Amino acid sequence: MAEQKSIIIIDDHPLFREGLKTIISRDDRFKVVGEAGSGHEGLEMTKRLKPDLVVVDISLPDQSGIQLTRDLRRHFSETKILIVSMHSKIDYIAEAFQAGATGYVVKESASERLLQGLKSVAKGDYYLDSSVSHAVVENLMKSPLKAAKITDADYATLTPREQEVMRFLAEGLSSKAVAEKLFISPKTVENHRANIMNKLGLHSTIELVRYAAKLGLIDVDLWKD
Amino acid sequence: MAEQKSIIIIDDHPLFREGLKTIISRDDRFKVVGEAGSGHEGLEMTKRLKPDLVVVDISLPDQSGIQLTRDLRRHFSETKILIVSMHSKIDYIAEAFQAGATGYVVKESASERLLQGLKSVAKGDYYLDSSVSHAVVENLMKSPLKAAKITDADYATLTPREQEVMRFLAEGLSSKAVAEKLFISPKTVENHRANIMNKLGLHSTIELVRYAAKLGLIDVDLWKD
DNA sequence: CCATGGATCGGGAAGTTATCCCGAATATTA
DNA sequence: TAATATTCGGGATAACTTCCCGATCCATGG
Repeated sequence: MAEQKSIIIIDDHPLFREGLKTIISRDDRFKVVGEAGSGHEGLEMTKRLKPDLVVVDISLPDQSGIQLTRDLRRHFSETKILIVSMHSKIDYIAEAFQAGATGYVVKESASERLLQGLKSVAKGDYYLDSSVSHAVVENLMKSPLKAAKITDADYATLTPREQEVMRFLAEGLSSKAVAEKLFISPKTVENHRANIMNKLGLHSTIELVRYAAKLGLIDVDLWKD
Repeated sequence: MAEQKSIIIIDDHPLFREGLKTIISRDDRFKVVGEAGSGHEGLEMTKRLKPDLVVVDISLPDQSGIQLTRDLRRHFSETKILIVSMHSKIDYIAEAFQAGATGYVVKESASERLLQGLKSVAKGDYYLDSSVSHAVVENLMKSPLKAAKITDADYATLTPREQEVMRFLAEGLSSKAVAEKLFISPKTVENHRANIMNKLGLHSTIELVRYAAKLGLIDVDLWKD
């Protein structure tokens, strides 16, 4: 860790850049090797200087810092990116990390935070400063995984009757209940259901409900009241 | 920062505890004031010593570190929790943060990481070390949403275990899947489920899901994407 | 006309899951 | 320590799922 990490600052406010530089220079493990006032300029400079880190303001005159992050990420995957933003809203944060940022610090934070963030990011760790509430992070962590991509193309392959059955099932009716509604045997409904699941690649009732929700077949917002 | 932060280490392997202690003592901003070899012991010690930080191994003999995190969080909301884990799988990480952890470090990481994590966590920042791939974080960040408040009289009558089971069920896991997650028999899960349904007056899986959606236990908006 | 194929309807059998009722082993609390 | 609550799981039966099968109807094209 004797070596200094090179940093480029990309922000359109010179004063703010100056502030960042001052803060960063407090830690001799970092060295600001360049500054840019726009996304384009920043991209050029990154190409030329190949810095270890880039500090990017989320709002730039010519393009968003998010977009710049994506570009940087694509062309210089080794360069770590720390987003500096005035927003602590979840949308921005989520977008930033999706775009490939490794850290996120809000402008209102203490200077300590910035250095902390730089240190973490320099190591390749993810960093998110504390102005972000626990609730937000908790929520971010709530999405499990699995994709199971769903196209309504598949739904279109269902026969009319199958679609009809599916709507009832999606509303939470049991096979028996659907059968009564349609004046057919529960057995038939179950067969329809099996065919539906097969065609759509589903494996449980709840997946069926989610699928239906995605297609707008049912309105899950109604559940909340 | 003149004051030292007090730390308790909760891990069932004395050797590993020793290692942690050595690493932590390298930084004089931290002081290990206690060690525990089990969740229960750790909880007691925390009650007694009120440390600033608790370092928790994710796998403990008597209960999971996740569960311990929840308990600690509930009783000592000021105490920050850093999870140390041998797993870098997304499930564990997400669970840890949901449970209320503020940091997550894998055991294979360099000692630097631990200190880095402690420093961040001590400030209240969230920390997640770099053995976690970018893809994982990107995945975690895929869900923007709002806070969830659980305020329901009936839901409160559920035992902690029942609530835990309910959350999994609401996410669409089968009894068997929940059983595997909790390392108990599917039979037990089914009994829990039956009790839950009874207490809440529900009669089908989908009603349970709707109930959970209403409480904000799950976010159905996620289904739409 | 009638063969073809899709859609709808249902049965049978085997496997899986739910339901209800019970008891045992631990906490927790009085 | 006694009483209570919680967690865990077994057993028996009912219910549901799954897979495979066949019957009917109906539109289409040879």
